[in-house]
This record gives sequence, structure tokens and C-alpha cells, in this order.
Amino acid sequence: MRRDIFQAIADPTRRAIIALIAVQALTPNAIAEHFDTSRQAVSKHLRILQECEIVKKEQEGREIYYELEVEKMKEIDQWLEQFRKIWESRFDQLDNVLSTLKKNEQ
Amino acid sequence: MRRDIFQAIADPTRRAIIALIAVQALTPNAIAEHFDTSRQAVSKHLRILQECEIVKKEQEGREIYYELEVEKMKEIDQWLEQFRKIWESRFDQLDNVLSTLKKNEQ
DNA sequence: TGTATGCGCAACTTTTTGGTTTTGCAACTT
DNA sequence: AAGTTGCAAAACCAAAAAGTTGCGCATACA
Repeated sequence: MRRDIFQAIADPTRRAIIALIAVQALTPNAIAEHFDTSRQAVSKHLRILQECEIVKKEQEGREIYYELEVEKMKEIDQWLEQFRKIWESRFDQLDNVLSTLKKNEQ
Repeated sequence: MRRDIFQAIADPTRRAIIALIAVQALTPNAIAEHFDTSRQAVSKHLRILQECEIVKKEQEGREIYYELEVEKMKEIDQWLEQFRKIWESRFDQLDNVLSTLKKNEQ
């Protein structure tokens, strides 16, 4: 049972849930209403999201609001960092090629 | 069979493969040597990565080099954009709180 | 206190994965 | 031409994921 953020965002329904509660905290029922799935299915996704610590619950009477831990999303950003360097350096290389071409024109 | 980039990066072995070939294109055998898996297993992952268009093959004699399509990684970056806005605005809000506190000190 | 609501949890089913083994083809090597 | 190497594809398997159904426990409300 691998439970990391990449596993969490692999499922399209989960990505939709994340995007939904990013705006405001919602209850499982409220979330389920936005999709074509049952409350239980949403609940299961929420449990996974909690295990990954992307989502946090907040009991309010008999209702439970689920809130996004936006900070956690930065982990994906950090992983992307290594590739960002590559695509920027490729851009630089292209830049170099262009300036070399320009130099030769002169 | 959902075959998108998020599905592609969900598996830790696939993430490792991506990071590996990001540096330089490699053959399935060369990739497999870096892990504790068989060439066939790597081949299967490569097929998935190809279907997601994160990876591109390049035949060279009887060897096939797999190369990363760095550009494709930007799709993740784009998806993150919506959350980046949120975490930046939260930071701004904190900033506002701080400056309000500062103002009251004066 | 009885009933409705909002949930989580556990059991079960179906589909999807990740992996292995086998087979076979193409391309180098001798 | 025969053997070796590099690979994909298919068949198969165990494990996990995604969803459903059913149940039980709080909280709210009449």
C-alpha cells in the first residue's frame, strides 16, 4: 500500500476533489453532489487523501468538513524542480544556438 | 484504461525511470540495470510512459533508446498552477496580517 | 425518546496493476 | 549460416485499487 502524494493525484476523481476543496472546505455529501459517485466512494477517496496528509478533517457538530492542505501540494512542485532545471537549460541551449547564429551573421 | 501523465508518475519505479532518462536517453537494459527489476518489467513501464507521451523511442541499430519528453512534464506544472495561486494568496494574507500588526504597533 | 441525518468502517466484487515467463523477431557477430 | 543480443508482445498470476452494499454510531431535531 503505497500512500504518497503521487498516488493520491493519480486518480481523476481525487484530483477533482482536491480542486474542489481547494476553494473551500466541504463535507463528504457536498463533495459527492459534485460528482457522479456515491458518498461512500468519496469517503474512501477522502480517507486516502487524509493518509497522504493532503486533506485535513474538521468536525463541526455532526458534519465533517474536509480542507485542503495546500502546502502539501508543494511536494509535487519540489519534485518537478529537477525537470524544470532541464527544460530551462534546454531553453538556454537553444538560446546559445540562436546567439551563435546571430554572431555568425555579423 | 486511463493513461495520463498523473497515472504515469504514480508509480515510484516510473518516477525513477523518468529521472534517469531525463539526464540522458537509455536502452531498456541500461535502465533495468539501475533497478531491482527485470528488463521486461521496465519495458512495460516504458510502454505506459510512451502511451502518455512522456517518453519517446529512438531506434539505433538493434538498440532502442528511450528519451524523456521534458516538455510533457510541464503539464503537471500547469495543473499545479491553480494551487500555486492559492498558496501565494494565503501568503499574501499572512503578509497583510503582519503588516496590520506592525501598523498597530506604531 | 423516537426518528432522521451525516459519517465512518468493514465486507465483498470487479477491474486494474505490476510483475514473470514464454515466444518470436530483428539486427549484429563470428 | 548459426549463434548471440536487444527488444516487444502475449499469456498468465497475485496483489491492490475503486466502487458498492450494509451496518453502526454519533448528532440534531421533533
